[in-house]
Amino acid sequence: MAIHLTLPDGSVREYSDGTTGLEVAAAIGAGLARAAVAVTIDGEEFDAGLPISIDGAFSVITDDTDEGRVVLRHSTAHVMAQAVLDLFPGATFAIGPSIADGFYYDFDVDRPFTPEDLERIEARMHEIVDADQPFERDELSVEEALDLFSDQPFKTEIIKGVDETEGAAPDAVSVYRNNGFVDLCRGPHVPSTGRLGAFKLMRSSGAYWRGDENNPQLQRIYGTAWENQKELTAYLDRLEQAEQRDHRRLGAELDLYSFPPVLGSGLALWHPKGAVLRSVIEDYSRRTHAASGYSYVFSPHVAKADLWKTSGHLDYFADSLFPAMELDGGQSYILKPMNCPFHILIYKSRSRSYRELPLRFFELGTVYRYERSGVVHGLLRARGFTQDDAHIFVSAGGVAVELERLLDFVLMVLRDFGFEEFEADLSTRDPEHSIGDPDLWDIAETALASALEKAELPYEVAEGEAAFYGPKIDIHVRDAIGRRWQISTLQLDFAQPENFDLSFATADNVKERPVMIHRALLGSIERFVGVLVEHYAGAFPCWLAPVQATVIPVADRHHDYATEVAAALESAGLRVETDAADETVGEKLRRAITHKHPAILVVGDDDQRDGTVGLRMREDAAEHRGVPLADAVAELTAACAPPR
RNA sequence: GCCGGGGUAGCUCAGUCCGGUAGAGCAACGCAUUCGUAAUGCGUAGGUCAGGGGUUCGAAUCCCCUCCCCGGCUCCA
Repeated sequence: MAIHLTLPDGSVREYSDGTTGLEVAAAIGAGLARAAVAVTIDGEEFDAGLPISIDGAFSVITDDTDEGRVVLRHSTAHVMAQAVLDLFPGATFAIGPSIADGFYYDFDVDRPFTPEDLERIEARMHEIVDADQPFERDELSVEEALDLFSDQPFKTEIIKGVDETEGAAPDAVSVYRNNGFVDLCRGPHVPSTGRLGAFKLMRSSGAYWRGDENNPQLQRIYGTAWENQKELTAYLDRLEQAEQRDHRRLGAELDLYSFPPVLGSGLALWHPKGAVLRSVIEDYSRRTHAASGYSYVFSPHVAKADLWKTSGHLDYFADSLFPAMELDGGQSYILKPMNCPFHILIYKSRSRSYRELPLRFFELGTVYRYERSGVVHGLLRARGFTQDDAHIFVSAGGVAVELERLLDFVLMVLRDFGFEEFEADLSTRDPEHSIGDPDLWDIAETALASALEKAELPYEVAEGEAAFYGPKIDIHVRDAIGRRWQISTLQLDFAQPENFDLSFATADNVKERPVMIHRALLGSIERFVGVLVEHYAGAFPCWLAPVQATVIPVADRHHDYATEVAAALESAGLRVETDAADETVGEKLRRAITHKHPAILVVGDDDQRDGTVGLRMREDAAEHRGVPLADAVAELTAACAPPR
């Protein structure tokens, strides 16, 4: 008997029945066999060591592909579980998947892991790898599996779950054994533990069983694993690079903002340079909104509890509210977690006509949310933050057009700030945590989906992730090192107009209920600045840079001329510093460079005599000597012009 | 909120395990230096060791509580 395998290049090869994937790979090439971690037949993944007895499209999964790394990481997670069960008698283990860049495994142990434990576990893992134990697959009936894992409650629960949820499924479960260790697993795995090795345990933490905080907390160990030492080192370097971009570190280094502990958790202070950056962003925001048909409004930071009762926040957002302030006369006031009720009250201040719609109220509104103590994180997750928030009141028939318009606007804004890759999430209704008519929800979700399709934005549906009052689109950007950040949010709301009994007069003079769209493009200004700092690693495009140019006099006798140069730049609208410190030129230059100023102008004797400057741009370390001052002003003004 | 790890000078960190009255580099300040593209030299000052309580003859160090930070979990802009 022979089997016929179609290789990715289209050629068909014949092998004897029972040939393993690894043998096929070896027959194609020794290098391929060395890199093979698993194979696919007709798109389905199998162990490389599995004897093949069917015809089909065959390909080898190599260790340097995404799929290959998943196999590698998953196998490494097994080895880690084996090491933990060796070293911690009585420990039970839950799940251990491959994740981006690595893997984790959850354990129930007597006490949490210490950093020293991780070292011991890692050492034991290396012993297992050195022993080169083969991974052996075995198929068991559910009863056999339950028996085998009778002392492992989490595995037992998983086996039972498999039986329940996968109706079509197997009356059998697969397990993998290496040495005495056996784990429930779908596979595939690498042929043997010797195939692993470039890994590192990163950290441990608590994690709830099945991600539910009502369940017991397990101890999770995170690790990273790669196909070779070089890739592992490169990954660790990337982590270090990311750390250099940390907005909290750069915020201190560039003197942008701070989080003094006496202020309180989740609250930021904006220093002068950070305030410049923020103002530039806010000015841009006001400008573009005005040009896009929005009206600017203001609202206070607190309001009576009754207002939040009507809006539903008191019922559905209670966990995120700061405690109410009880005022004289028994009135209770609440610090605003959102701006919407205020904009609604402005809408309601008089009767509205269809002629006014869509009505767009825009505010840089500062809101306060009592975030749980473990989640605050610099500017990215704060307890007080300012949204570029707007509420659009539109007729039901106008929603589709308005959404399309809005998506264009969002993408324009994000592109202006230097982002180029976008992905959207469409969050749908959570029946447990929502208000309003489910039929309206369906209509709203459809409207959002079709707007996304028209805008050709790639999106995924996030079931049950919507806000309590309506479905939403969240837009994510990719930053300079490929990380994904959620920035914009765009939410449809049929419920609030109902709650507040909003209406407008139609052309036929009948009352109709408007639809509301909540939207924030930059999201939170705080968060957006944090993301920008990390995206640009502090080296902002000139229009955003708090300091756009530094003037450096070579010696004291050039101070007057330096002041003249700075004045010329300032009168052209540029943000300039003059570094007149009693330091060497090298030191002053270094200071400007480490502070990532876009332009440096050095002025000495020649410049003073000729009315020139030595101009050095951040992107081009070479200096241009003897540039006439007027030319330098023109060049910098052009380089620092805002996008619109 | 939960699980770990932390908090020592403005910043980065040593000292904590094995209690005996606090140390470095950078920054700051002063003096000298006046210099052309990534750190000039010398000197000075600076800390209720996060806060509170306890143990002890004696606490940065051991114990408890609170606050704040970091990494996860959960949650989220």
